[in-house]
Amino acid sequence: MEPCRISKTLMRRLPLYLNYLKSLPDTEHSISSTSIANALGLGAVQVRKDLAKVSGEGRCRTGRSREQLIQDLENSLNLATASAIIIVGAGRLGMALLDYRGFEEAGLNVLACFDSDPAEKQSETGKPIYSMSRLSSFCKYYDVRVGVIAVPAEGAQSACDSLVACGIQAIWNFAPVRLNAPDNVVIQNENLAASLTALCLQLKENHKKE
Amino acid sequence: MEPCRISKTLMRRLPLYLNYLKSLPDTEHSISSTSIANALGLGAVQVRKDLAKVSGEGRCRTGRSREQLIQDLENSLNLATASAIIIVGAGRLGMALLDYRGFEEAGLNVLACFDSDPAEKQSETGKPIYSMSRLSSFCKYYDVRVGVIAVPAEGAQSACDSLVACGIQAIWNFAPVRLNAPDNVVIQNENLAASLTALCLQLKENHKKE
DNA sequence: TAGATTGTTAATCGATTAACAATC
DNA sequence: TAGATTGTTAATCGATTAACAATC
Repeated sequence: MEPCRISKTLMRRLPLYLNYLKSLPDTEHSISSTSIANALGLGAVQVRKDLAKVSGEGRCRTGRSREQLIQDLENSLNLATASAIIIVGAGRLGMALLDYRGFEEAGLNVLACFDSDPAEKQSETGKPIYSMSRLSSFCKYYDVRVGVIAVPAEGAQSACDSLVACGIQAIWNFAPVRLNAPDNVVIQNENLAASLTALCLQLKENHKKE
Repeated sequence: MEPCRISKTLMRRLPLYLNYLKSLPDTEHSISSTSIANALGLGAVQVRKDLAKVSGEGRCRTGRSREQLIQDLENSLNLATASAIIIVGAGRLGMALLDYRGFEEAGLNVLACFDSDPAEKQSETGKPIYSMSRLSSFCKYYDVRVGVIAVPAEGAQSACDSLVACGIQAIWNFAPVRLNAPDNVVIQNENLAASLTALCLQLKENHKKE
C-alpha cells in the first residue's frame, strides 16, 4: 500500500462529495467533475484531482460513474465512520450534538453522552446519558475511539484526561482552551466563538474594500 | 489607512490570543510571544508576526504589555463584535447556539432566534424566539448584519434568501448544503458531519503510519 | 556585557490553479 | 471529426518556518 497521503483539506472535502452525490436522483448515472465543482462551488481541476486520489479512472467524454464514485468514497470514509463515538457534556451543546441527525446520515456512530450530573436530561432520539463514572467501562465495551468534548472551559482538560485514560484516540474539542494530551491523540479544536468572531471580522474587512 | 490585509487564518487566531491574554491573572503585566506560543501550541515566530500586525512594537527584553495587547486586539475585533447577530432555526442546534455563553464572553451580540414554528420553545437565557414573519422588521430595527443558519438542509436556501432580503451581509451556515447568495454576502460553512468525519479519517490515517 | 526578546528578510512547505496533451 | 472530458506537469499563491541582525 503506497503512502497515498490524503491531505487534511481533502479529508474535509470528501464528505462533501459523498453527500452531494448521494443527494442526486438515482437516474443520474454518470457525472462530470465540472458539474460537481459547480454544484459545490469548487474548482473543476481540484475536484478532478481529489476524485482521482480516491477513485479509479474516469472516462473521457462521459465522466465518472456516480455509483462507482459513491462506492469509492464510502470505501475511503468507511473505516473512518465505523469508529464508535461518544460525547462528554450534557449541556445544550452536547445534547444538540447527541441528537444531531446529520451524523447518522453521514454514517457516524454517536452512541451516548456522559456528564458529571446526568440527572433529568433527555435525549430526543432516545440515546443514553450516563454518569462519568461509567465512561471507562462503556468505552472499553464498545471500543470507542473518538470523543467529543462539550463541557465548559474549566472542565475541558479533566474531560480530556478521562477520555485519554479510556483509550480515546481522537478528540473534537468545543471548549475554548488548548488541551494537553499525548502526541498520538488527534485533537481538533472547534472554537465556536472564535469562528463567529472571524466571520464578523471578514465582514468588516469586506466593507473596507468597497 | 494602508491595506494591512488580515488573512483569514489570522482572523481565526486573533480571538484565541485575546481569550488567552484575558484569562491570565491581572498581575501579569508583560508577556513574551514565546510564552503565548507555548500556551496556545503555535510557533513563536508566527505569534510575533501576528501580533506585530495588530499591535505596536514590543520591547526587546521584556516582551509586550499585556494590557496594551488586549486593547489592540479588542480594537481590531471591536467593530467585528459590534455587529448584531441573529439565528434562524430553533431546533436543538439553534437553541444551543442562542444560549451559548461563549459568545457573550467574546463580546458577540446574539440577539434572538427565528423559526417558522416558534411555539413552546424556551431560551434558558431569556432571549426571544420569534416567528419568521418578524425577521425583516427586527433586522431593520436592530441593524442586524450577521445571521446564523441552523435549519435542516431542506430549508437552508430559503432561510438564506430571507436573510439576504433583510440585508444580512454575513452568514454562518450549519446546514450541509451550498448556499446561493450574492457575491457581497460572506458565507462561512460549518458542516458538523463533515468535520467529524474528517476527524475520524485523520485517526485512521494516523494508524496506518504506525 | 550577555541574554532574551524583538522585527524582517529569505526559504520552505502545502495547496490551488493554469496549461496542455491524451482519449473516447 | 469535434467536443467534452480526463489526468498530469508546471506555475502560482498563501501561509508557515528558519535565519539573522537589532535592541534593551
